[in-house]
Amino acid sequence: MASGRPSIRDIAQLAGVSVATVSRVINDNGRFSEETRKRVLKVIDESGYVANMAARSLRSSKSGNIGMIVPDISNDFFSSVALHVERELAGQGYSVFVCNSGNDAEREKNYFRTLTSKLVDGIICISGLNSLNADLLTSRIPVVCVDRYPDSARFVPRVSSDDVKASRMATEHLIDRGCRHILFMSSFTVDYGRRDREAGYREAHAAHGRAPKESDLIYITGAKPSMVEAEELITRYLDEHGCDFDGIFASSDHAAVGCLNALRTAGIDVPGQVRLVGYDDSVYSRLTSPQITSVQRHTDQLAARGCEALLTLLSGEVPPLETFVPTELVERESSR
Amino acid sequence: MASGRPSIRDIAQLAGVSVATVSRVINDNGRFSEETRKRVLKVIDESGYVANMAARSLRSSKSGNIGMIVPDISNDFFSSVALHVERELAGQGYSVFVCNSGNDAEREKNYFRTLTSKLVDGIICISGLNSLNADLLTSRIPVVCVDRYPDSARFVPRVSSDDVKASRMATEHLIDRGCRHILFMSSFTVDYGRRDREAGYREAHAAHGRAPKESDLIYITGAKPSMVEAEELITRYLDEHGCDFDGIFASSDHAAVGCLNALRTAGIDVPGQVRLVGYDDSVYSRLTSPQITSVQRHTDQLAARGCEALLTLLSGEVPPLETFVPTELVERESSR
DNA sequence: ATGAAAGCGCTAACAA
DNA sequence: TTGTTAGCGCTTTCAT
Repeated sequence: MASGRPSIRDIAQLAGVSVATVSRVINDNGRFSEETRKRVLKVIDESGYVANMAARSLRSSKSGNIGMIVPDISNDFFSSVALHVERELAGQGYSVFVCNSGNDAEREKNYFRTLTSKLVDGIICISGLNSLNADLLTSRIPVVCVDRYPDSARFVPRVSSDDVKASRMATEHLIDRGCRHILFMSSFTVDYGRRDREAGYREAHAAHGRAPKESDLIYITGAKPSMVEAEELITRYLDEHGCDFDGIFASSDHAAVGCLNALRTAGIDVPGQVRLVGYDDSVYSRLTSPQITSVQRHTDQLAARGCEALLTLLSGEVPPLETFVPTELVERESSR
Repeated sequence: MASGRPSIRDIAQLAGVSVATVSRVINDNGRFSEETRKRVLKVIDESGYVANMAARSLRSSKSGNIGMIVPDISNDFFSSVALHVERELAGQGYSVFVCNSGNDAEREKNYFRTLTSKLVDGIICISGLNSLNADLLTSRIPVVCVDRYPDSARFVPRVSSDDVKASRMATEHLIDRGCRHILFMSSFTVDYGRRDREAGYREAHAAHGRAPKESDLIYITGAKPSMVEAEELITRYLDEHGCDFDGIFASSDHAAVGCLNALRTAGIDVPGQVRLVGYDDSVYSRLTSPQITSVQRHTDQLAARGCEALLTLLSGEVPPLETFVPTELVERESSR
């Protein structure tokens, strides 16, 4: 212990045993007498010894670290998933790296390199980028996709909401409430082309013998925050078509709030003239007035199932390729 | 490269040089011919070699990792700081561990152990726990406190808003608006006893020759989410005193929203009868109606200054002990 | 300009 | 039950 932290050798010396014995005690691995155990543990405690994970990793090729890639940790939904992922994983002795990809392929690629270099045992990835695919193939690290996943990565275990079903339910809720003309406000851009939510919206229409017009589907470009853009898009729609609709299904709460703002500005009553449903059941949906009906996706369960799948992978077993976490529609004022 | 990833030895072999030379090229450290450099880099590129950080850490006692301790990453304010911290640090080649302490001393202590074990080069800590002190002392890891810090850790570099000043400004804003009787709704519990925001509230009163009554200061216990508790506390106050006040300074937006809900339920108009100011300028303050006047604290700058201080520390220099990030009052409908 | 070799702290195989 | 030792991949003297 010349300087810095004590090493396993210092402990061995102080306890009058070999380093191997100390290692065995620490890892509760192999045989040793009760007396030895006590003595070693005592020395460890007194000296404030903490194992050097770099050395351990080097030896065992396991770091006890997990990488978590999210588009933006400051986003309500992702940070909530992150909280639960970290909780879950910390409970299993893992530490979690956060990586903000910003939906940028280049950065995502870099994170994969860095995480590989740091020997992470696994990666939990929230990404819809198809470019992710290449990274996944080259890295041999166990990866689980949560929430969204690239179309091209069909072989990666994934945990998500059943967005098609949830969106269909949300749309049917509006139909049940008497809506005759329902707009779809998409909130996704980039590669995330699966459009499950749009599919659900279409399914609901089909099931009721309806067919949405092209102009009923409104797409955000991603140039601005979706709340802002949704507001602009609805305002523009109103300019062009007038208020010829009586329902909006927005595929995110951000977008829903934008819609609400546009409607309020236009003097259109919600839910009186137009009923509105959002997605994610975030704080957003509870703070506005009227409060917004929204699809609760249970971030805690998404996280729990995601970690479960990853841990299964880490144990060498094979988790289900696809896991769905149930959703529920939380009815609030905006669709009364 | 028997199995798994290629090591520096494999690269050396393939390039027909020694491992030392490869190391020199990788780290651009020491002398080597241009031709050698090209050859090595070519092999590295073709083989997909990524350095093993465990080995590098073991040798150099540097991990390129930073720990970030926050009470709860799903909280709007913390996740926003975290986003910017990670951005900043990733730009400098560091990876960031997130650690959710939940304001729990025991968990915080464990995180310090784990992070020590994982050789993090530094820690950014958002914690008001006085127990933090002991951990700080035993770990020799450079630490910077952001936003809040324990009273006892006066020797740790810290970056925060000037909460006293900001709170004084917020309170004076209410006074300027004509408020005669202003309540203070605290939103802090646990060890975080500095009560800077309360101090600012008191200062403003003193500067105007006023003296708040004891019953004007309302404290949250932390038993429930502060939004809920604030609502209950204001409701109780109204039961006991009636609406004898015309202003509230809430030391967080969460609490402010709770206040707003209580007032709405009681049929009290904001800002007509009561003016309200919150703190943090979070999404909360923008979504409610009326929108809430709030103190913007610039999470990006808090993060930037925090990282700056930590990097200074890592370079062996001494950062200022205390750094203040400017705040500004964002005026909205609730205090018109 | 380059190579040989020691050693960072730890685990695990092998000995005793 | 315990000790000895090789070696994980890398950086860094010290030679050459």
